Amino acid sequence: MPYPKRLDEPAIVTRALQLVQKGGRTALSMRTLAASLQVQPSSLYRYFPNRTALESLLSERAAAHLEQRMRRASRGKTAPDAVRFAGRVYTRFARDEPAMFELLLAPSAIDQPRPVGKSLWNFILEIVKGITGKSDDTSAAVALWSFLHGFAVLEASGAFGASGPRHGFKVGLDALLRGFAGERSV
Amino acid sequence: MPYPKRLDEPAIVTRALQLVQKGGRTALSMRTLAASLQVQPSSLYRYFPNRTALESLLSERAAAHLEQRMRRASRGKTAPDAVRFAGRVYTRFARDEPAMFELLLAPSAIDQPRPVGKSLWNFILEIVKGITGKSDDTSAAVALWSFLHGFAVLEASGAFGASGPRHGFKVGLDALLRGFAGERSV
DNA sequence: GTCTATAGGGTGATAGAC
DNA sequence: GTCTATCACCCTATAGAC
Repeated sequence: MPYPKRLDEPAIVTRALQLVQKGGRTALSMRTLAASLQVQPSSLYRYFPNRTALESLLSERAAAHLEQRMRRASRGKTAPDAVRFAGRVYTRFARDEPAMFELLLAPSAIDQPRPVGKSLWNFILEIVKGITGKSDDTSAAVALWSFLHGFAVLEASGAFGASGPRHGFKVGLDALLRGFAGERSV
Repeated sequence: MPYPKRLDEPAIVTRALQLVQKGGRTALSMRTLAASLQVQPSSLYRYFPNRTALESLLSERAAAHLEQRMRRASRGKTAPDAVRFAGRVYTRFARDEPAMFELLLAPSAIDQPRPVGKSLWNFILEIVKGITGKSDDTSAAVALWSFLHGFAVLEASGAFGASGPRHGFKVGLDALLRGFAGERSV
């Protein structure tokens, strides 16, 4: 074998994620990725038909990563606290890993047969169930996810300015929790 | 004059917005813009020092556009309806003009001395005031904007899937409105 | 499985003529 | 104020040798 094997899919994906984390989404190209793996760009095409295919895997990994953190944060908590802690993790993720957060809804992600957020969506349904008692309360899940995602995006992009918006997070989340709980008796 | 004047700043910005609306953000480059104006790329640099400067103006225009629509939709309504109608406009804007909506929080926008959303932010404070009675209720404004923005982004990116999330919008918004109103008595 | 070489496209920006 | 010409990058992807 004149050319020994130097790559495998998981290693490539891992390295790609590192590049994105360090330099943002634009820091990732087949060229930079190959260089970082000390390999020629063309070698990557043995593992992915094109760049888009690679990005889909990145989205999946990012979503899985976030979901795992949320699950950990909410484990063993009361229902409202499970929502609160998971929510904090969601927004902290956007703040601490902005590039990876951006990957979550990357265009390539949503065109997938199975949308990236599927398992994350199920987790949201789970913690919402703890509040409303309903086992498939899509409306409440949509509302909660919307709030979390919007706060995360706006905060991460600096739209709230220097003024600390933290209290707005609590205000909104509490209002939603009360609203969801109230539904039960309606 | 061998070369008569063929450009001015507003016309360039307008055309740039049209390109973005038609083909998304990536459809805009100094080259495509110049071609669309039947001019050489280098001519544009008489009006903008670089591409980023142009994009800042685009963000401003997009924000102004959206704000104007929201103001129109909420005029003459009761306080809760003002929020509801303005909210619908926000999410409809994201759905109907995704590229322009993306411009709102474009990276170049937030690094500006005066953040793009400033006047839009003030409008949100206005309609929130109608609910809470407080004249500078930043917490409620943050919560409301987060919810609207998150719903808009997630819906526009297809994260909710085929299932109609419309009812989730009402559920969340009503919960927030009740929460804000309830604060008054606390 | 990785390599070299290359096709074929894109981009922002500047100097200097007219 | 617009032009031509050009610099100096960037990128995805493929063919075929080893």
